[in-house]
Amino acid sequence: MILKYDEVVRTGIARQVSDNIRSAIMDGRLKIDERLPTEEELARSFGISRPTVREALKRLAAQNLIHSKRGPTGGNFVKRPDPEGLSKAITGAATLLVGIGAFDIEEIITARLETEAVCCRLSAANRSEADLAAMEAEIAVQLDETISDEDFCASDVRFHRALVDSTGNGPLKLMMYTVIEAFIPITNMIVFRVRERRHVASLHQEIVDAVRARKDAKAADALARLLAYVRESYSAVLDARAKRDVPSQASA
Amino acid sequence: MILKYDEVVRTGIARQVSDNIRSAIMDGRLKIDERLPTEEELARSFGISRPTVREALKRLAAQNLIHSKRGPTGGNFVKRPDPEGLSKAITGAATLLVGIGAFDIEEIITARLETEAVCCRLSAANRSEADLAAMEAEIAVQLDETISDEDFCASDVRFHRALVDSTGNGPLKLMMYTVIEAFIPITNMIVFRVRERRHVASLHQEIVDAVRARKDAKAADALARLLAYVRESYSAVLDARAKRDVPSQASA
DNA sequence: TTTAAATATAGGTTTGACAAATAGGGGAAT
DNA sequence: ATTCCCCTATTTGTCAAACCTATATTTAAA
Repeated sequence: MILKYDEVVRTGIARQVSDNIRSAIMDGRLKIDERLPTEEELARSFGISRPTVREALKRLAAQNLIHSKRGPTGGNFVKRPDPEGLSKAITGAATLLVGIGAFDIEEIITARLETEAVCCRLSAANRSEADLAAMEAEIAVQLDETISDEDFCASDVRFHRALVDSTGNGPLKLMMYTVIEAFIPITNMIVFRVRERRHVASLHQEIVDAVRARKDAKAADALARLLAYVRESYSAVLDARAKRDVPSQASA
Repeated sequence: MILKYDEVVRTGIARQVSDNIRSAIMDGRLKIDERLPTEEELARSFGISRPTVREALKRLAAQNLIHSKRGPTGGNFVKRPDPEGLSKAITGAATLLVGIGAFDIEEIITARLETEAVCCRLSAANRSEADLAAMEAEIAVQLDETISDEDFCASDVRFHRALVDSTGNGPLKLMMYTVIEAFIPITNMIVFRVRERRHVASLHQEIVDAVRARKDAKAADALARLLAYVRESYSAVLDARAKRDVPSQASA
């Protein structure tokens, strides 16, 4: 028997069961795509009721560790972990963190600058023609003055995603999802009003040109100017707010 | 009424309910620390049974969005999103990805080198005396030859964590947890046999010295040599394996 | 006034049942 | 004999009604 009941004492049976199964998955005792025992069997082998087993399984499903299927060939299966699903989860949580103001915009911009500069460097070394084309395509979108602000911001996010993808480094891409899905949107949300699209697009173009020419330093420099512009725009927003809300305290 | 039943059509009631509540939290319709209606009330207002409501709530609990408390003042409460919890989740998933071999060690080392170099740079600018002391303390542990390999690796992880913390950049710390909790352990797991502790500790010391002296370039250089050593050790492990397993195919 | 027991309220768990999806087999029509 | 359709078995999905357990509040006794 793969799963054992761990001498439970008091509370949180569902939690303990889910932890038990989770560690079985992590340890490799349960392999990918393997089918778990039926819920009834689990209930019997753990000595608990089926709804409790189901609560435990739901926890795992919420963490994208298993998925379920009905019918004779159905059951609960160990899910192949996918970076996509992980990035979705990260995105949601990081967005919440940003939403409650856990980070201030200054440190977000600094983090963006430093980590995206890394991407520029690696991109210059590893980018393919397809990567360059993807970035150029987004710049083309950004130069179209008829699109909405939302579309512009979405294209901005896709541009940076393409930049990250062009590094060809899986672990780095995983880390950068947080930046792309949470930090870029929040910076955009703040500065999109005062930002000039053409200027942003031209800085994007500089990055692509440098990456195409394998000039990592140039790309990093263009990125630095892009984020300096973002920082500047942010200050402009702050000033405007200060002037509007509390005219006597316009400096801070 | 805050929560509404969304004209469900077919399957996945629990899922729909959890999505419904989740978006209420994300939108801010449910604020932090606010108490949800009791499970019974939720069941009534959604027109479903309490076990189903509980499954939905378990999903949210698994995503660290709510927590529950028993008793008269108990209930299900919207949880304040914390970077710790998020990093735990990321770590677990990233560890799984590493475990199934989604990334190869080369790209992990590259990602570590680039991102930790960023930390060196920011650390040199922002480190406090307490940060330096924390790093020194770990080096002291690493110089104690009586400790086990596990303890040495754990101290190694804590050293790098201290380095990341010393940047004082919240968003960056969030991203770096993936490196610290998933990527460093996996690299350690592979190379710990052939690595010389004293050499590793002395490179750690070089990093601290450079950071103390506000020399970001020197710190980054020491880090680069540390990871070059890791890469070298990894090659040694590979060679040893090749020689042992398939003597005729020792190159790759 | 302090302390301890009773109570009310909420989540935690169980039992037992039925509904819904689905793969596979068996029977009827061609 | 082959093909198509329905039927059934299996497994997850949902429901209902209870009882258990933890805990804050209230009440009563010392």
